[in-house]
Amino acid sequence: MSTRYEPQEFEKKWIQIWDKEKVYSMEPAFAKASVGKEKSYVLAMFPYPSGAGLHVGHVRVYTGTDVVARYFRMNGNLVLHPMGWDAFGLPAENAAVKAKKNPMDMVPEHIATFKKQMKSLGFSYDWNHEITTTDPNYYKWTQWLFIQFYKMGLLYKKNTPINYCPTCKTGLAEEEVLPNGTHERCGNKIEKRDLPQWVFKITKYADRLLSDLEGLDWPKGILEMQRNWIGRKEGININYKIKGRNEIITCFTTRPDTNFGATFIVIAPEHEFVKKINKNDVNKYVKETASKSEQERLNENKKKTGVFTGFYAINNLNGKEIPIWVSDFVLSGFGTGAVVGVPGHDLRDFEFAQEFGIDVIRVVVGKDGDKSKITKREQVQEEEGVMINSNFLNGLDIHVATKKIMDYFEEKGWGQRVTTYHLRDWIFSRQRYWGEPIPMVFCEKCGWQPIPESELPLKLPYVKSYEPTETGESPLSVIPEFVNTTCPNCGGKAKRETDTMPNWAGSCWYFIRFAQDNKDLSPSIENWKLKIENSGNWLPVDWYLGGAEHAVLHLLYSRFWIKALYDLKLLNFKEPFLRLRNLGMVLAEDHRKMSKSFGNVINPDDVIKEYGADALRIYEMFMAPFDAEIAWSTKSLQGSYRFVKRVWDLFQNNVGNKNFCSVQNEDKQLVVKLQKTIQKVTSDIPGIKFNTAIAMMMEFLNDYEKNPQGLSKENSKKFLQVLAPFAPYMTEEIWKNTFKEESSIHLSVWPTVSGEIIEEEIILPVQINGKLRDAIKIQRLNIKDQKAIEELVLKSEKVKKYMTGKPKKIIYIPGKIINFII
RNA sequence: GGACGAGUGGCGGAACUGGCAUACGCGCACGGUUCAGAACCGUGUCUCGCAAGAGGUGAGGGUUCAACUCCCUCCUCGUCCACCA
Repeated sequence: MSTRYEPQEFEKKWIQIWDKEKVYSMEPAFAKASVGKEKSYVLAMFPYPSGAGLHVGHVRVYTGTDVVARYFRMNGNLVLHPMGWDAFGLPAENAAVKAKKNPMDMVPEHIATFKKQMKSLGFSYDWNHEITTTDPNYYKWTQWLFIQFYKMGLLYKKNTPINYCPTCKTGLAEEEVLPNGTHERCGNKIEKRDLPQWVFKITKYADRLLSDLEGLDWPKGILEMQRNWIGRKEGININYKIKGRNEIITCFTTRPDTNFGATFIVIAPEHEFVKKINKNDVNKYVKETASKSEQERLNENKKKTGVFTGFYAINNLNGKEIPIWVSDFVLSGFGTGAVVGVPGHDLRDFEFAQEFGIDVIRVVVGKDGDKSKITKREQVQEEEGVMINSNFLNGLDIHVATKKIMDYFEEKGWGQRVTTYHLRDWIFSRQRYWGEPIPMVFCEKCGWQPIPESELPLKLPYVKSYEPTETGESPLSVIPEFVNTTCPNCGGKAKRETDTMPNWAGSCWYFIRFAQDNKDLSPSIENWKLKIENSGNWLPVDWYLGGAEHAVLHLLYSRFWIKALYDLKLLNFKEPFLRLRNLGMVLAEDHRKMSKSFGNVINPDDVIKEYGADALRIYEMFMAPFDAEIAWSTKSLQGSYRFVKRVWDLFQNNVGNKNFCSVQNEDKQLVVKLQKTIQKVTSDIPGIKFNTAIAMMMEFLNDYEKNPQGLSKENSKKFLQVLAPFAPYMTEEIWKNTFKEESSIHLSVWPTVSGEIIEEEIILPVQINGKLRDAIKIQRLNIKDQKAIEELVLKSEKVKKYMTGKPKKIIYIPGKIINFII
């Protein structure tokens, strides 16, 4: 008797049964019913539910996360594995504008599609804990958090030049602007605009955001990107007197050790002092650079331009007068907008000095020992070295000299140590409709006031027209019923803030909401604390899986909120995500991005229809290491389908024919292979090495197929169990229907290998003079007995052939290798 | 320019802590099954060589009994940052 593998028939059935029997329910844990168990909060970055439906890239990250969740569940941990929707933001709104629908109507449709697709993939979510960021019951808390942050002084409103996307008609944060000056969402050019904005003081947390990276188990690359982005630099602000004026210019530098080699100062065209000069050629230069865009400046081959101000500064160290220039290579937004030029030891300074015939003085001698005058680019010495031509610094290593001269500057009152950051404060307003309304009111008399907690949620009104305006004002500003209100403080007339929050707001804390119980409470400190207490210690997140594109966006913002909440004593941990693992992108078969316009999109629904969800899951886990980028391959998918089908056939035939042997009669080799497979899968899943786990299971299957009667029923079931996280449907079908098990395989106890693997014989490679000559079977029990092994090995004909003399030395690594040196 | 990562068959990739390089899968070839095809099954598949054997993990050098793995020099690709003082 054998049944054909038709996954489409049983997959649907199990979705319903798992639902009905609450196999993946987290309720027992929330009720604190299972005390003393270890918890695992296993989370994937939740999706923005686009109209396109689930992408095979989604399938990859959610399957990987599901495998980890199922693994820990079977290992007896309490597992929190939730799913929700990040539905506010530009993409949803832009799509709605295009479809001429209200996003409030459209988003639920998209969510329904996503959810249906996710269910068909067999993810073990507890759907009772589903959340949507656009749900007023969710965003009332996002708004409440905004108010808490406002009250602690982390938010301020400021009229400031910001990055503005004319296409999306909204202001943006620094993090949302790509290096080429375009918007990360729509890809169009960004411009600068002065707009009043709510700004988050994330810079206040720069040091902690940097130092707390230390303890995180995250990919190195992401840690590095966050460090770069925060960009902490220690240096000194040095004050230079301007000759003939009662004024100073302050320059920031990280290399004060080279200050005896300073021969000029350059200030940015936007520098304050420039405005006071009023010289024709200076004005002309400033005007010219102002008319150029940032991009144009960079494109001019980095050739240095500039103009002499006519003024000189005095270098306190040696009383020398050095000219002050204006140049656009100095940026007004970095440091003090003024730079002291040391052309011998900074390439840009050298280029500038060359261009305008300024002196070059060498003050450091590097490893090459070159002490000559610096006249060529290649000689510019930016690396380690020893000081010369620098009075009391002579002979010192540059690092020692740096410290010494900083002390000296500070002592004399000529300078002050400072720390600068690349990180900027976070622009938090968006002039768009589809976001959480900012819960603030402006009163002429009382200024900005948060709305009372009792008025939360401040609902986003359902309106016909919500398109962004040309004026830089939010669409909400034209709705009088929304705008006009009373001041919570004095009761007088007041106006609401009409900007909305950016899409990052909801995702900053969604993982906390997942870990809270489902009781709908009104926002207050007491209720927040109650919800945390009732959540059963799930937090923080143990396993977080998602794409690297969020390295300096979501992952940074979220860390910031959690630290602020810690300071407010609303949370008792400082870092939200203990372990982070990245996933690689899934490209189309043609190695391009999947896109409707290329016509190369793979729809998971079609794949499931043809091959079943298990085969798709196995394929996406097997195709490459989880964090590697990979191109889709339907051929390779068929290989995984074959594997699933072969497992099915083997079990159908064996169980059908009652072909299992007794434990005593098992094939020893096959049992060893099974044990090794269990060990491999057990260590590979938490190691996020799904591809090698599956390869090992395939190896086992190859052996098992050759000897289907060689394994007992008990041991055969163990194989099904380690396969279960990857192929939940098929394993459940065999487990329950063929083996007649009562409860789900997904609630069964993960198999273990007791004691040492009973491997009786192992193959020992034999080398002579480091060259492989033979491989000899030895008894595992004997591996420590070197004499006996040597005797055995020397009996081999092949070995004898190469044993042309007496061995000088024998290297034996027990069980690994034996090497004779002649 | 800087930081990080990576280079292994026709392809995706494996190799624990330095110990049989190319596991597993795809593809390909030959054979079986079939009226035929699909599907499936079997055998083979790094290079040179009939073979014994020799060579081989981007290039070159080094350490070691032993190097994909460690060290040095260089090349290529990817990602992020960047006139950052």
